[in-house]
Amino acid sequence: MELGRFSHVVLGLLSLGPGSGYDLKALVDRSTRYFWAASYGQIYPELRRLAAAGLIEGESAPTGARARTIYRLTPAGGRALRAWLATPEAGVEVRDEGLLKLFFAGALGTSEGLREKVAAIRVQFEATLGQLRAIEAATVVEGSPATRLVLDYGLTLHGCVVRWCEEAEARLAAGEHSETTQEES
Amino acid sequence: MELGRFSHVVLGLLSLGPGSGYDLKALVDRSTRYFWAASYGQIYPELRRLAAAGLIEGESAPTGARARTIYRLTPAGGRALRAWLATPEAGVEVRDEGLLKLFFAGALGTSEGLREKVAAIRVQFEATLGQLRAIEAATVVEGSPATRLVLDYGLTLHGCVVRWCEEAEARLAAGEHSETTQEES
DNA sequence: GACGGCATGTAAGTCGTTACATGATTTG
DNA sequence: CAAATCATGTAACGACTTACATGCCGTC
Repeated sequence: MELGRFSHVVLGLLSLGPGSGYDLKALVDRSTRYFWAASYGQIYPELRRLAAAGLIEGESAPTGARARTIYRLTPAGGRALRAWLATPEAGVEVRDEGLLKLFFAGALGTSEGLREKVAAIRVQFEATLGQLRAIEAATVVEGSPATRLVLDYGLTLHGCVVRWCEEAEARLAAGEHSETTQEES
Repeated sequence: MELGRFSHVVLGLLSLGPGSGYDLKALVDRSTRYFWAASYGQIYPELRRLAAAGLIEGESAPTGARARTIYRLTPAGGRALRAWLATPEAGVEVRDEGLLKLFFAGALGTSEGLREKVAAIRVQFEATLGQLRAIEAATVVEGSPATRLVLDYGLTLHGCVVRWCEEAEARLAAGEHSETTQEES
């Protein structure tokens, strides 16, 4: 059986603890979604495929009459996860509409347009930064070293973007947009 | 006619100057690809759609017997581009396999595994940073304020990630992985 | 005349989102 | 008892990549 990129996300999530498809979706939405989103349309079919392949196993655990299946990693699933973790190749794909708009903002003709697009990027990253801080506050004790490290990464990076935007906005407002030579290292 | 997200990329690229599908692909590969990639399989069909919609127009400009079509924005295309630029909504989507591996690296059991994953991220961002610096060196004079701003964004951000990785690696090597309380602001 | 770059395209397949459909349980 | 949340799923669509196919041009 061929494992897709998303298969490893499910294996990884289940390595943090057993859960239902619904649980996984909720977990994704407050963790990996910032660097790897997932929808129900992916999760449920993937759980079935992985169970059929013997990498995870589901146990029926209904709440009253409400059907519910809790999945957990099998030993084979754990091996598959660690094998994937051991491979070094890693790609980053980004689709950033805000940067795209900034990149093409010259078509607006005004330097005011540039500043607005930078501000839009800042507002968006400030919002995400706020979400990450809320997650941080809710995670003070729990969380593995790995997940805390990734949260720290997110906080640092979003902070960097916000700071860059503030500085760029200040420069643009000061009208220095024609000759900004880099002076620092 | 419905414009997809990619339509605006093509309109934007053509707003920087006319070009063939081949030219656009080459331009994407040294500019927007870091935040919005594109393949021939998207570009050529999209050029036809936009031409059919009257937002761009193609002019046959063969090189000898080699067919070649140069596209340029029409006034309607320019309006469509500016209308899109004026909308503030902007989303960011990221698929980062390196962060995913770091996030799940707890399954490796060793703190050594964590450091390796951070190092892998650093190596990758250093490589991209090198590419961005090469683009910067090749762009000293040309380039609009907007495109230079985006390049600066990329240089700053990738620098931030590399620095974060270096610090995280140092912390992990020092064995501080169990109790790292944030002390700074 | 071989190789690398120019130039255009298509077909198949993967990946992923959105919207829909259904129904149980808990909480205010 | 209404609304939010829990819980599972599918169908249709759109987005994007990969691999393939073709052939000209310039240069070494």
